Formats: sequence, C-alpha cells, structure tokens
Amino acid sequence: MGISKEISYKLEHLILEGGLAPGQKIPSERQLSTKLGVSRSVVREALHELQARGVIETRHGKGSFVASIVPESGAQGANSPLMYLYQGHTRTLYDLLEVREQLEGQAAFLAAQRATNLDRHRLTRAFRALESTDPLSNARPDHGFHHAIVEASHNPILVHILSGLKNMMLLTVQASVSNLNPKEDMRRKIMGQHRQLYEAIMAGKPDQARKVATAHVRFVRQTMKEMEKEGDELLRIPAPEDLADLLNDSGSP
Amino acid sequence: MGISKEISYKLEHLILEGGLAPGQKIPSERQLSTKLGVSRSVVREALHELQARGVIETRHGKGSFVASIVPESGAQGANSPLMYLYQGHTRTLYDLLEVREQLEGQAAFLAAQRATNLDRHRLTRAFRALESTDPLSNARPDHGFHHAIVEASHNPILVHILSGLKNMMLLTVQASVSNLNPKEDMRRKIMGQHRQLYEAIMAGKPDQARKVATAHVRFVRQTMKEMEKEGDELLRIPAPEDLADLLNDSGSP
DNA sequence: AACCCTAAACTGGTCAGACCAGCAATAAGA
DNA sequence: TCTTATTGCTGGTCTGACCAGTTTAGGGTT
Repeated sequence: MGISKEISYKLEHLILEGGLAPGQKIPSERQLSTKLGVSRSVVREALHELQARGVIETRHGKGSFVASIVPESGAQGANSPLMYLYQGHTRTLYDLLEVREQLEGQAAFLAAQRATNLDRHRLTRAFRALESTDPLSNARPDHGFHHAIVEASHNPILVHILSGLKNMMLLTVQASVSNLNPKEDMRRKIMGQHRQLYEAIMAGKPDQARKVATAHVRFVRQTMKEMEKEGDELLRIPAPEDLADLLNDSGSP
Repeated sequence: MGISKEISYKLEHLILEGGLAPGQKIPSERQLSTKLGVSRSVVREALHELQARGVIETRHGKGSFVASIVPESGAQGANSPLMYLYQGHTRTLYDLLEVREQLEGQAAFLAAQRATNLDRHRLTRAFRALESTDPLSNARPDHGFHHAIVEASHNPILVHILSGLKNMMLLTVQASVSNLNPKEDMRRKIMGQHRQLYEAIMAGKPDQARKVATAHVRFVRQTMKEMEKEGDELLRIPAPEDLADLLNDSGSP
C-alpha cells in the first residue's frame, strides 16, 4: 500500500487508541514530515484524509487538533460512511426522504402489527409530548415520536437505518424542519397527520398506518421542495455546468 | 474556504448529481489541474478526500474511478456496527428481508421512472447474464441484476443502504440463495419474477415494478424459512508502532 | 500474417523547495 | 506602560522534477 495510507493509518490508530486526547494539538506538518521520514506532501494527504473522516480538525495558522469526538448523539450512526458522503448536498434531502417514505411506512405497518403494551405506552407519551410543544423547538419531540414507532416495529435493522437517516437529515438541512413548522397552516396539517398515524397504530390497523405514514413523509418532502426556491446560498458553489463537459470530453476515445 | 475543499466539493457534487456514473473514469490529475486552473497538489488532496469518503477509487497507473459502491472492496461497509451486531442470528434475516422488501420496491419504482438508456443497457446485460446461469453459481448475477436496478433509481442513498443490506445478507446466510435455487421449481418461479421485474422497468411502469419487486422479496423471505448458516471473517489490524513518543515529545515547550 | 517483446506515453505516488496567508508572541518604539 | 512592527511559527498553494505501475504502439522475429 501507499505510504500516505500507512501514515494516515498510523496517526489514526494512535489517536483512536488514546495516545492523543481530543482537542490535543498534533505536531506540525513539517515536524511530522521530518520525524516520519516522508515528504510534507504525504503528511498533508494523510492529515487530509483524517480530516475528511472527522478524526482531526485543521486551522490555518494554528495547526491540527484531534477532533473532540463530539456530542451526545452517540457513536453508533454518527460516523457512518453515509454521513461523510452526502451532507451538504441539496439533492440528498430528496433522496433521503424518498427512502424514508418507504421505511417509515413499513415501520408504521409493523408497529401496528406488533406493538406491545409497553410500546403503546411509550408511543402515547411521545405523542402527548408532541402535542404540547411550541412550534419552534419541536425537532426533538418529532424525532421521539417517530423513533417510538420504529422501535415498536421490533425490527432492529429498521431502527438502525432510520436513526441513521434521521441523523443525516439533521446534518443536511437542520434548519428546514424549523422552517417548515412555524407556518401555522403547515403545523396543523402535520399535527393531523401525526394524530392519524398514532391512532392507526394504536388501533392495530397496519395497512392504514402505512398509508398515513408514507403520505406524511411525502407531504413533508413536497412542501419542502416548494420551499427550496429561496434560502440556501450557504454552501452554494460556482456552477458545475462547465465542469460536466470538462469531465466528459476525456471519457470518449 | 480553501480551494481544495471547493474542488472536492465540485467533484463530489458532479458525481452525486449523476454527472458521473459509478465505475466511470474521471480525468487524470494533470488534466483536472490544468482545466480547473489549480495546481496538481490541490487536485490530489481533493481526490484524496473523496477517496477517503469512498466516493472514488484510485489505482496506481490507471486512474481514478467513481466508486460503484459495493462488493469486494468492502473496506468500510464491512465493519459497520450493524455487521457485528446481527450476523449469525437467524431472525436477522427476516428483519433484513422485511426492510429489503420496501427498498427494493422503491428502487424498482424509481428505476422504472428514471432509467436512462445507459441504465437500460446495463440492466439488459445483467438480466441476460442472469438468464444464462447455471443454478449453482448464481449468487453473483442475482446481485448484479438487483444492483443494476438500484443504480437505475439514481438515488445514492438507496444504493448505499441496499448494498449494505446485501452485504449483511451475504454474511448472515450466504449460502441461502444457492440453497434456494437448486430446486428446479423454485428456480423457475424466481426466474419468472425476475423477468416480470425486468419488463416492468423497461416498459416504464413504476407501480407495477414496485409490486413485482416487493412480491419477489416477500416470496424469497417466505420460502426461506428454514435456513441457518454461518459466516465469520474479520479484518485484522497490523501491529501498531510506537511513535507515540514521537507525537508526545512535541507537545511540551 | 501472427506473435512476442521492447520502448514510449500515459496514469498515480513521492519528493524538494519556494512563496503566500493566517496567527501569536516578542521586541522595538511611543 | 501601551502600542506597534517584527519575527517566527502554523497551514495553503505552486512548481517541476523524478519514481513506479499500466497501457499501447512499434518493431522485430518467427
């Protein structure tokens, strides 16, 4: 394997094994290059890879630091390959919701079929919390409600995938949810959908639960699509159109 | 933002937006550097980042290629938390197929909607390969066929999730498919389902495609109720070297 | 003509040294 | 003492060279 990979592997291993604590500064590129006996290019690429994976953070003029392994979200889905891949891309949101539509539907279906008394109790509590929430900070209860449904499906695979997707959504367009709800009209509709979903599951009607759940996600996706007109210049980057032919003209013999 | 980040973002954006298909070769570093007006170092670091994220694969002397996220490379998907958790447990298979049922259905639906000519060509080739296969070694063509469908859906999230699930299935009960097919009766039924699925997608009938796909997975799940297999393989980790002191001795003034 | 082998001409991988830009501590001047 | 300019760190970019795999086109040889 390439030297670069070896270096990045060594560093990552060191960091993860506890040799370097989060927040700690790692040696400068020039120091590493001399000490490791490789060129600075190699060190840079290795660091760049670690940076891309979220292991370290680099600041111009200061140095590189071990990333503070972050927050409370837990290790499980946070550093999935999916995470790194798509966050920040607008279209990702639609892809995400396209998948979620099916999975939430299935989760609701199974939940209506297999929910135990404990599940129903949790679900009810989550639903009540959802009802008595001010429109602004309702990202958390919404998450809790859907999560309760998924767990009631008793399918751990489903739980994992959906929690991963949910995390990705939060990273991709965190603001969109809070942008969507404030409109009183929207909020009422979503509230109604949640209630329908809740009642279908509690009544043990799988097919209806699926129908309502998919419709709910589809509704969110469509209204979110309409809102896209405005808004996001945040991560916008010069038009990729002229890049396309650039890439194409080398593909054909 | 650094130039490097912009470049990697541009390329990633292009790839995800479908400008570059999986497996396709991207221009050489030198070409990119001149066309984009930056140095080769920057291009290298950008590519390196994409490589670290699994978006592209790079081979010495050949070039860089858009990663067709799957099979034998398996570096990142293999050690997903999910892997360790569930492999070997029988029930996992049902959970897996319960989820797959929905996702394959959605993939077929989207494929019937959005397949390009190139997609149709690939799909046809995969289907032909599936037809002319002896029952024994048909795990690979089956994988190829379904993978072609998913990629035709043009939803990278779907591609990733399904490829992950497929890997898990392979680990969980790899032999099951080849145990299922040898029965001539089964094989013919599955063959018919594949043909129906193929034709629905090629004819551009989304709803029918979804129906057939979900029915197919459900059929497999139901007829697969007596399998139990093994599958144990882990990634070994090379011996870590003691450059810990190397890193430590630069931390103190 | 068909074959094999070698010599370019690609590709990515590494190296060296230079210069620019952000940052921080220190020395110089008020 | 306070302010300012210098100096010396840091990462970021550029250049041009060379090494190492891969492919391909020629040029023999049979």
